[in-house]
Amino acid sequence: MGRGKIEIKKIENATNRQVTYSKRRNGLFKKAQELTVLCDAKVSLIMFSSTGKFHEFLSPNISTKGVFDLYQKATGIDLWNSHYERMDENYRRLKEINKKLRREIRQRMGGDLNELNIKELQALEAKMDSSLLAIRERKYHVIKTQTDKHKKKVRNLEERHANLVMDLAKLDDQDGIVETGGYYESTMGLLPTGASNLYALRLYQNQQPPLVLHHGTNDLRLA
Amino acid sequence: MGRGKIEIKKIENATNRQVTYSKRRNGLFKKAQELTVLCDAKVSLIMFSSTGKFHEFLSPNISTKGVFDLYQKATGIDLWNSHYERMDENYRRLKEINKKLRREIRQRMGGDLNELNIKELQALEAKMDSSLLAIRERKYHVIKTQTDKHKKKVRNLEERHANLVMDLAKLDDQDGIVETGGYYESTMGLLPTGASNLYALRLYQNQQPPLVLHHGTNDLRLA
DNA sequence: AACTATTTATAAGA
DNA sequence: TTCTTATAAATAGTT
Repeated sequence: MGRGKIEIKKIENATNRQVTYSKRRNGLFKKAQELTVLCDAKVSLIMFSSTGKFHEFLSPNISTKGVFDLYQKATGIDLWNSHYERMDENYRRLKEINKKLRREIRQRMGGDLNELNIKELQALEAKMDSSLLAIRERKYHVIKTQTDKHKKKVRNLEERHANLVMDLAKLDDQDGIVETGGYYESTMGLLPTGASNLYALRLYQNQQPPLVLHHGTNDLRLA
Repeated sequence: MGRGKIEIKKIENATNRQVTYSKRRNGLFKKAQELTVLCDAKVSLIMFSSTGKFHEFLSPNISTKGVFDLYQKATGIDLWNSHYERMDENYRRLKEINKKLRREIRQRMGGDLNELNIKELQALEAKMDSSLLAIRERKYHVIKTQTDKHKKKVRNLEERHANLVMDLAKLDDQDGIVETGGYYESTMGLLPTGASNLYALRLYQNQQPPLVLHHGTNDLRLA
């Protein structure tokens, strides 16, 4: 159909080939379209030119995925299914395991027990017993560890406390000197007026009064 | 192109439609084939008639899978991936849940406890305690049920035993008569010689001797 | 499935 | 690419 008959073999001239491809592609699409309408058919026409350009025609009453699904049904050819089904297999397996795990938990929680006979119940009870033991042990361990930590902290605080008490005692011993000389001023002068007293008060409140309080001279001041 | 021009719309006459489908399908295939050869193109032509019949043309230099791979590359459309990925999403979710379930079981079994703090440990212990209680209760229930059943069975057997004993007592009472008359023969004659004794022995072995034994006359026979 | 009048597609040229 | 047009090819209606 043209000015001259042509032989059906690859067109060597690339430009010519491209032109023919374009013309015939349109022709093919038109025919496909007409077939779709005239015969109510589903048509998928996908083509790639020699240069890799992509074109497709698809009947409006279907999707490419739909065509593929029908294709698989029609041919029985697999294509992606091995992939897909392996995945599905794994999925089902996982779901099954999940179900069993849930069941086990439920039973360990005391549910669904009617499904078990005496032997299974006894086995479950024994497992639970030993598990409970482990949990208790762990709990005690944790508590003990924390308690030890606290003890250490307390001991540490007591030590620091004792040191402070000693320091204070020294200071109190020096009070006489301070009142007649300049030492007090030189050591405590950096604090605002009355701050030294407040400092001491805060340190000892809620604690056993340090020994120094019973030494006489300062009773009033630290009361 | 034919005896008359036709309008491009669905052919209502089914036979006509089928004929046209057949003719034009061949035309399309021929054109596809020519395009493949002339232009060195890759063509996939898949079609389904209105009656669902499947036909395809595929360039010899490619596979259907190859066409779809190229299609996906060319269009960027995923086709199956949305499906696939939704599945994968579910799969991952399930896997995660599974992991958590396993962890919970492990902890309920007394493992992986270092991950828990005191409060969590105490909560776990409490849960385990109540679960264990439920399991014990269920176990006792099952045992009780079975025990009751056994008791009933035993009572039933005892009853049957008592009846047999009574029957035997009656027989023993008739022994005198039997030895002078035909009654013994008529009731026990169906058993082989000595069988009646063995029968009685087997019935009473491992059990408290029936009262009848102390009635005198038969002591020797049943000793 | 074959025939054939006619329509349609398209090769070559512009 | 698109248009033109002579001609090849496809096919609608018929047998």
